[in-house]
Amino acid sequence: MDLQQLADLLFPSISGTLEDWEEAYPKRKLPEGASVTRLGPSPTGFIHLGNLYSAFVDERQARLSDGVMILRIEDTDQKRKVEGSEELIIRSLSHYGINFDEGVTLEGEKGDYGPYRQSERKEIYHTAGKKLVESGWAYPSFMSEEEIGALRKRQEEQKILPGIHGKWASERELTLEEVRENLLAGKEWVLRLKSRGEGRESYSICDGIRGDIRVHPNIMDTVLLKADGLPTYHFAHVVDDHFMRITHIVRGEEWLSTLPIHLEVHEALGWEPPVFCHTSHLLKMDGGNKRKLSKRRDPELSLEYYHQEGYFPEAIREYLMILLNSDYEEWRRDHPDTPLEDFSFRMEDMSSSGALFDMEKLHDVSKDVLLRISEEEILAYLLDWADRYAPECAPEMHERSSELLRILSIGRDAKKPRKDLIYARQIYQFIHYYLDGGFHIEDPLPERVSREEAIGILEEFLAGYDHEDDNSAWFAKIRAIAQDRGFALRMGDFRREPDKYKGTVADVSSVIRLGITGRASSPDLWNIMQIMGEERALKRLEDYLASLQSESIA
RNA sequence: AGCCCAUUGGUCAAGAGGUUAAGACGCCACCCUCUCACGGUGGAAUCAGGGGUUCGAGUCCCCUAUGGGUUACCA
Repeated sequence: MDLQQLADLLFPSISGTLEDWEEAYPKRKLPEGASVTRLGPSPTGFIHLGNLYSAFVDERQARLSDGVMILRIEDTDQKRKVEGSEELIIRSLSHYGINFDEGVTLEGEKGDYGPYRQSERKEIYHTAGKKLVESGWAYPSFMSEEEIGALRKRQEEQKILPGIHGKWASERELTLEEVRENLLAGKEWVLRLKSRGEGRESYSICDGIRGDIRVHPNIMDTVLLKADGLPTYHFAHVVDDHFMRITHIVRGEEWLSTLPIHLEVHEALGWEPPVFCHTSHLLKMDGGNKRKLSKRRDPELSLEYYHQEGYFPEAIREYLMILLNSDYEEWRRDHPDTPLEDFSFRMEDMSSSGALFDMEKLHDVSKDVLLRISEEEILAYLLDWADRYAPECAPEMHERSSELLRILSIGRDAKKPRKDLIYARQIYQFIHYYLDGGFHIEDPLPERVSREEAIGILEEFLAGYDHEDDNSAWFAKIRAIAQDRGFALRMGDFRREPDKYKGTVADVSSVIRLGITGRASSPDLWNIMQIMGEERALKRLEDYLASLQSESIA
C-alpha cells in the first residue's frame, strides 16, 4: 500500500512537515544544565493539593537550574472542560508562589513555543500524525465503540489481554480502497499507533525520581487522534513536550503504566525522550487504610479548603517541601532564617512511596513558619481572611486592628517565643475573646474556687486595681489576695500539703482571666488588660462579678 | 484477573552488607510555670512474613502478603 497516498487521504489539509515545526520551535538557548519543566493541568474546574505538590517539583527544578517553567493547558477532552478553570488554576498556584515563565497567563499567552492550549495545536498534532502514517507507524481505525466492546468481551472470555493489539488489530491490514470507502461513507475514524513492541525484550530506563525502572515494551495500538480530531494525552504530551523543548516531565505515578506507550511514540517520531519523573501519590488515612487522596471524598484535598481555613501559603510550601525532601527539616534547623528557595531541592531524594498528608505536622510546621512572618503581615492576612470568612466580626477587627496587632504580638519576641498562631481560622478563634462582638464566659470556674470565693476575689481585685501598675506590681496584688484567702503562692507548696490550702495563686488569677477573656487559658493577662485599656477591662470584670452575684441569688 | 509501583515506630522518614537502627510530628511522664503556649529532660514505639546468598542483611536475590496504580476515542 502506498503510505504517502494514505497519509494524503487522511490529512488532506496538512501540507507542512515536521521539519517546519522543528524550525518554528528551535532548541532553547539556555545555560548548561537548565531544566525546562511544565505543568499540564486539565481545565476541569478543580485544583488540588496533588497538583500543587507536583507543580512545586516543576517549579523548584526549573528555578534551581535557571531554567523555564511552562503552564500548558491540556484541554483535549472537550466534555470535561469547565469555564473559568484557567483563571482558578493560575490564581491558586500563584497564591502558593508558583509562577510561570511561559505559557497561558491571565494576560494572555507568553512565550515563543505556543500556542499553549492543546486545543489550539491541532495542526501540529496532525502533521505528526501524518508523518506517522507515512512511515508506517500509524493507521486509521473505523471500529465503533460497540465493535471494540464486543472484541473486548471475547478477549476477556479467552483470558487474553484486552485491547487492540497483535492479531486483534485487524484494521492494520485495511487497503487504501477500503479506507477511501469508509471515509466516503462518512464513517468516523481514529488514528492508532501501529505498535512494534510485540516480542521485544524489556529494558530499563532512568526515572528522575525513582532511578532505574523496568519497561515492558508497549504492544497496544493506542489511539493517537480521536474522532473529533483532537489528540489523546499519550500523543499530545509527547508532541508538545518535544516542540516546547521540555527536559523533565514531572507527573504522577499513575502514568507509570502507560510510559511504554509514550516511549514508543517518541521512537516512532524519531525523538529523544525527556527525563520522566514520576512522583508518588499523596495518601490519606481512612478507616485504618492508606489510600490516594480523592477529590470527591476529601474536602481537604481541594486548595479551596486551605484557603477557607486560612493556611498561610508559606506554611503549605514549607510542609510540602518536607514531604518532598525530608532532609529539608534538618536544613531548616541549621538555616532558620533562610528562605526556602535557597534549599537545594533534589528530585532524586524524593520518596517513591506515597506520603500521608499529616495535618498535625502541617500545624507544627505552620507555627514555626508564622514566627518568621511579621505581626503586621499576619494581621493583614487575618483581616483579609475575616472579610471573606468571618464577616460578622470583620468590622470590629478592622476597628481594633492596632490593638489586635499588639494582642498577636504577646510573647512573640521572647527568647522562647510563644507559638500560638497556626492558620487564620484558628487565630481568629484564638483572639476572638478580645472582641466585644459575641463575647461571653466560655469556661467554668476552677474546681477549687466556689462562686462566693470568686465574688470575693473579684471584689478585692477591683478595689485595689490600678491600671498604672506594671506587670510585677499587678501580680503582687493577686498574690496578696491569694495569700489572704488561703491559697498557696507556690505550686510546690500546694502539691506537698494540699490540705493546708484552698488552692493556688493560679486558681485566683484564673478568676480574673475568666472575667477578662472568658477562658481558662490565655497569653499573659496583664498584657491583655493593658492593651484592652482600663475602661473595657474593668467593665468586663464588673459584668462578670454582677453575673456571678445574680447567679448566687438565684 | 493481567501488568506495574511501593512496603523501616501511629505518621513523615535517615539508612547505599558490620550503627546501641538518626531526626521530626504525635503520644506518655517529669521539670519550668499564675493558666495556656513555649522550652527542657526522659520514655514507649519500627525494619510486613518466609526462604536463600554471606562470617555477617533493614540493606542483595526469590516467594508470599498487604497497600496503591493501571488496563478508555479522561487526563
